[in-house]
Amino acid sequence: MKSYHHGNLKQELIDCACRLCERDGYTKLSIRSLAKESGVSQTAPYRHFETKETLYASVATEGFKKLSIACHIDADKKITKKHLVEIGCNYIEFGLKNANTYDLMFGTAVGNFAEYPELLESANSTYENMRLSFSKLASDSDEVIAFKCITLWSMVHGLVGILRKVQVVGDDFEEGVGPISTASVIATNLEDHLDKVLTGLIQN
Amino acid sequence: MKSYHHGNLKQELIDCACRLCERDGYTKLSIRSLAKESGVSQTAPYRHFETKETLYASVATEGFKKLSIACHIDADKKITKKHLVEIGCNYIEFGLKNANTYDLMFGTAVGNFAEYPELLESANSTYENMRLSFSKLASDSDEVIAFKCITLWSMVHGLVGILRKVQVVGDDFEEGVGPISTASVIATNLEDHLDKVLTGLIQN
DNA sequence: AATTTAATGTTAGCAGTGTAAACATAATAG
DNA sequence: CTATTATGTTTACACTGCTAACATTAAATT
Repeated sequence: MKSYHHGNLKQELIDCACRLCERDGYTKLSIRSLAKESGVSQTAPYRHFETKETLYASVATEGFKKLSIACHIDADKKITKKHLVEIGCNYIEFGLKNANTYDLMFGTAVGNFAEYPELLESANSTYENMRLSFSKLASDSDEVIAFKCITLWSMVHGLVGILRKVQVVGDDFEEGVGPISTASVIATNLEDHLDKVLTGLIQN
Repeated sequence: MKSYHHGNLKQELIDCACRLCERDGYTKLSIRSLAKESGVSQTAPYRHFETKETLYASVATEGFKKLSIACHIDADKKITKKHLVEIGCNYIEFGLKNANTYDLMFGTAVGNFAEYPELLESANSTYENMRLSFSKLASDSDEVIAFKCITLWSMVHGLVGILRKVQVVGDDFEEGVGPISTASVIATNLEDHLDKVLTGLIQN
């Protein structure tokens, strides 16, 4: 005999949404199916999420938390370029392995992060973590550190996008010339690649 | 007095879809509203587009054609790094100015390009154009050229994504340290930025 | 030129969606 | 103990992608 009140519906909906979003992509997720999955009426979720975008925001928030963890490296002392390469690799790995969630985090499904304080905070703290790692690398000014941070971020973000996209573009090119074979070379030598690309940005 | 047959419906639907997708984002586009806009019955578009994804593919195809044009530089002789910076800048400018269309081109709305020959071709020729520009830069092997090409592409693609996203992330950081102020510095000095980042990749 | 066929349009309808309104129940605060 | 608030349900609306059955016209075949 189950009670009228669920007890833990909000968290269960978020967990379930995270799972389904990652499995099928967020576009396939419906509030109704989500409700059914939790054995609750079609409109019950609206007691916890004003709109579908609010639910998306929760899933994206979880995503940024996981990304933060994936990109975290513990190094109290000075860190080296190698550490940054590691961060970059972890970032890319996360983006490729959690592609659907990544879409929700960086796409336009959630329009304005400022409307969702938790999302804003988790996204900002992901950035802040990366920035701190950079600040330990060299004695740059804050501005330079932030600059390098955004640059690394855009590099790995771009690689996630292109590596994914290229798998979907047919490769009717000569051997070694097309995007797919090239991308797969990069993908299988991510560390080397990031190291090379970061060189223009960093010294040691 | 209008005739039973429209005469030019397919092209009109594509044009209209391109306009609406760019204006409101592709998620806001419905086949029904599109039909109404063209003064035709709700299901008429299905005579020209099997599914909504097929329509998306057409819009994306137009997008790649425009991107190709935007990134085209005419230089028969050897081109320099400056030219590549120019290509990159044009690419980024296109991505930022046609953000919604760009989403359609690089997002997951169209799953498998191979199902849409025209889309595949327009996407591949965008790549091929860029690759040709690189091949004029230096006497690298085809593999190295393709590698540099994918690398530039991922850089500019990443910048488009991050520059856009950052505008949406609130900036509760100290002056000059947060992502927004940093990104805006990069955005307003795109040429310098690309030049610097490309240096690790290219000599002259 | 007449007739068949294919292309392109319409109408009606299904199953699914986000979400609002009105109501029911249970947990909590006074 | 009672009033309020949080959380659930039912019903309903307007919208969506898409299918099936039918209508009209253009193009191909004889």
